Amino acid sequence: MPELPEVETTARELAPGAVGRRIVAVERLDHPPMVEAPDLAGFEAGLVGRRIEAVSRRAKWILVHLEGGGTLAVHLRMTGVLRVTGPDEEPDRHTHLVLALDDGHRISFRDTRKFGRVRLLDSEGLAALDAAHGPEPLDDAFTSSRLAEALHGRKTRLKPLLLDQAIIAGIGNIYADEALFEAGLHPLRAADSLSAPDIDRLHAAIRGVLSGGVERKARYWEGAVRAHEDFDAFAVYDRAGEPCRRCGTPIARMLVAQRGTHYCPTCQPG
DNA sequence: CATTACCTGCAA
DNA sequence: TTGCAGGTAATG
Repeated sequence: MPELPEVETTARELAPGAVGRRIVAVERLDHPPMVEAPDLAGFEAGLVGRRIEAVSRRAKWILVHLEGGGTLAVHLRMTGVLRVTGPDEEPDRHTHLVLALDDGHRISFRDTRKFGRVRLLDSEGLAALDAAHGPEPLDDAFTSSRLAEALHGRKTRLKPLLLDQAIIAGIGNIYADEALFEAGLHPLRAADSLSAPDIDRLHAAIRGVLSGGVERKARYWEGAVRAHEDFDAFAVYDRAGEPCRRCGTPIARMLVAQRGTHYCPTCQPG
């Protein structure tokens, strides 16, 4: 489920209960592919006894930084949930990793579809993860000219380009549709066909929809269940057939790169 | 570039 | 029962 705003929110909500705590045991450790470790004993040994120094986010990865340099990296993919759980909350059958903390709470990773991934990275691995991703769209370094560089000479269509984590980090299917709507750009427009004003609008739209998502604390979901309070904030996503907020034209849906894509045929001309 | 695969659960 | 789901990697 999660895109940048949800992953950011997950990291922020994890931090208060995790930072400063020491991992005292690994209580559940499901096998690969969810936990990507060549050596599960080594994975466990890298966690137990370590104090958690910080929690951060890079792209759609949650990074739990451990004393001594290791980093537990968690990707939620579609249905993953990572949170601090209480002593009385027993893990269910979809919970794949449980870390006991020194205050009796736990860090629990739950994922019904088992697409999520957990890795323990050394500093080299962390650098490689960082290098594999494009700029953080909410950082000051992500400027309109930086976006222009990313688009330059690319024949690919806008929607798949926005979903490519190596180009820009953190955008997923919902926020790609929302950003293209805000920018008034058709999802199939060739990336290298945008004018300078088009690029400026797309840049502002990407930052606007993502920062709006973070502020809204996209936490109206729990587990794999969608909650409609959060979805009401979206202008086009999952609104096929509903009138466009701006012009009233019915929102259209099409498949682009096998992903459901929602747009306004009037506000986002081809 | 497109298709398939990975999994489970939910709504039509 | 079918199709779809906020992600990504592995295939032709």
